[in-house]
Amino acid sequence: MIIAGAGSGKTRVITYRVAHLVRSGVDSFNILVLTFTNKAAKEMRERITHVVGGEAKNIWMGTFHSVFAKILRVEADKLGYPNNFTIYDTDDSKSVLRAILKEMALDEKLYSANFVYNRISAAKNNLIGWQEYQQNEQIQADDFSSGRGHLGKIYETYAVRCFKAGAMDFDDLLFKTNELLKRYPDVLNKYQQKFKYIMVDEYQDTNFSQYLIVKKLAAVTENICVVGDDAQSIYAFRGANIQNILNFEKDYPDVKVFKLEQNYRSTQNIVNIANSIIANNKEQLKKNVFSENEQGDKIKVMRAFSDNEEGKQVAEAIMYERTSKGLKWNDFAILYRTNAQSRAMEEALRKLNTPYKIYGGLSFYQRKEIKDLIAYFRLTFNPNDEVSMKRVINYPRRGIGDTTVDKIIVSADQHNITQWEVISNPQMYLDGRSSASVYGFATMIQSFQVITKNQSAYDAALHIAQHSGVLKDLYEDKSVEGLNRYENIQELLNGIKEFSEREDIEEKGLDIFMQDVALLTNDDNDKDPNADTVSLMTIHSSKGLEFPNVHVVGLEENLFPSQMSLNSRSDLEEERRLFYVAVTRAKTKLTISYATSRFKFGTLINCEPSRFLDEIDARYLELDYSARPQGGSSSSAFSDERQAWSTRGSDAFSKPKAATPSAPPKTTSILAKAHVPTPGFAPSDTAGLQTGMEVEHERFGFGKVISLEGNKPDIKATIFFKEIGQKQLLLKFAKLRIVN
DNA sequence: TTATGGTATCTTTTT
DNA sequence: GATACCATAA
Repeated sequence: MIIAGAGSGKTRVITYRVAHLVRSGVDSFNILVLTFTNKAAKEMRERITHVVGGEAKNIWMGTFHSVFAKILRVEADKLGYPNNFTIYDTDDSKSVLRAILKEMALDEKLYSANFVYNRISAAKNNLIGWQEYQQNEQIQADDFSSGRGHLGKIYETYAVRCFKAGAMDFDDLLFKTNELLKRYPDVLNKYQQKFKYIMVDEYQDTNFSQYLIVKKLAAVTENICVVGDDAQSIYAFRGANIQNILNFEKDYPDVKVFKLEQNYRSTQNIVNIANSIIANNKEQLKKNVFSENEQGDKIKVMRAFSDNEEGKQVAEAIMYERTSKGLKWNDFAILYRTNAQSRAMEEALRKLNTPYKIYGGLSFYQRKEIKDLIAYFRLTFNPNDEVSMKRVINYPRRGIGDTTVDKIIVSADQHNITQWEVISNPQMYLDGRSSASVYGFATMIQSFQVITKNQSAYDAALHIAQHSGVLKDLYEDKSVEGLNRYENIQELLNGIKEFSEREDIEEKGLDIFMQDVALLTNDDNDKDPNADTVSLMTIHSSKGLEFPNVHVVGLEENLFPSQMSLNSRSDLEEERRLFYVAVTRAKTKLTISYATSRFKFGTLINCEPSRFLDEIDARYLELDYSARPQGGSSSSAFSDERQAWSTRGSDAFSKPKAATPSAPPKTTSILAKAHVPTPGFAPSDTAGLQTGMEVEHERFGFGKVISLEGNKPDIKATIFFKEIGQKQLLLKFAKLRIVN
């Protein structure tokens, strides 16, 4: 076990251990390397390939989920699943749950799909099946006392539904692997013999389910090497348990523990600031992380008056740094707590023509149009897949509405047959009118099943895209979004084409392509991985990476730390570890920023600087408030607040919100109160609008038209509003009243 | 059955 | 700001 501080070379340890094993004659087929994220897996594979060459191909290397999905595909029949079982992603799971909750007619307040999903997920990650869930007195008592006595039943229904649909959710991939290894000792033995050398990266992030799989697999040879850093444990919300590191010493009495404390990545200032942050956590293993690199620049703190302004400052800073120091865009990263924050950053970067790339966020495979087409694929191989069936049975429109779908479900339940049996024999179970259209749908899917048997993945995919009507439906949508969707479908098809033309694999059917799709993320769809771009990502996905120049943005209360984490010390400490991860990504220069107001839920709210800022040892900081909004009059408007928070005591936990001076600069005011429209406000016909006219906008108030540009339906007006300033509006959307 | 417009609810973070 | 869900009309 290697307990290693940030930047001390954990990945390098694994890489070289693998290389060493291969060189000392260990069969590379006997090596298993497990990581948590696709990105980490990819990075690891590249590095190992770099060192050991072609042999790397034989090593089993991937995320927990992908590796065990692969094994489950082989052994599925033992658990009663088809080999081509569908993998439900979070959205799929929640839509199953929503359907169940609706059928059970439960109180939506108590049983939200989100809450139920998390509850079931937590149970599975602790290897509590629905039977145990229902029998466990403690759990039942908890559920009843919170008025959620039906959870056990919901869990059961959900599990049975997924099983019938031939589908596993993300947690099942681990849960069912455990079941497999427990019930079939011969299978366990097989994989124990295969995986004689096991390595796990980011061990602190394992949950109980993952922990037990690893423990079982390693039980015979006990040749296992894990690396981890308790200070970087940021997945407790997913069930990760720091105990697994502590248990390790008990499970393997012969264990050797190594500590790596020297940080080779960052400057002394950065390491010191990181240490000063993590020191605020009560629960931690003691480590003394140090750096012998140069001291480096102080850490810069920037402040903006809005999220957009923050984006602008960051974009300009990057632009400046790059030119003055001759860096590449690649050298920069912007890290944020939530995906939603990427928007303001993106806009600012675009304005300066800065190339950037967003990692994570809404994955390509989560887009509606992609999911639609993939649902056809899934249904073709697994017609029992309920989620996919509901998704496409009436898309594109073919006259099978909710009523008919409900009838199918009821009928299947009554006759105790699968929904697909009803769909493929509609004349037996449905009335005449709906049965005709359902019959058409069934024959179509069946024809797809034939096609996929004889044709390459690409030909089959193209056929389905065309004959399902998906391609046509999108083609006919001439809106900007429609065009975009059409292009995305093309992109998916191109991806499948590439897959069809690969020479390193034997089987190239669409079914093989489909096996991993649910586990793919954006990175796997990366066209040009070496492009010179600024990287944007959440802090979670930045773990394990490093950049010369890092911006951590949005250091505000209720955002970072997240509002959800303020209830318990342990949640808050996880946020702090997250901050620790963020700052330790930086090699030479670190900049932290926050805004005093920001859009949230579509409305503007005031923000208080994060408590984490107080915790940083001020010796390493350089406060820079020089970047101010244009028109901001004096610097004194800002220094008050800066003083207010930088001299604030450590009693931040109890400090009431009101204590922060709410300090909005009034003149350039996006903070201005919403305009109250004149009584009887009604938008005029703006067809005859001319430059110079006075208008009133429902929210922006009175203003004067400065210019008009563009053609007929897309005319854009630039209007100067008295209260708000200049704005550009599209006339077809804007509700304007012409005053004179 | 489909189209449309209103409203409620939402946001951590990843597989 | 976006989207899922609902009520209503066609």
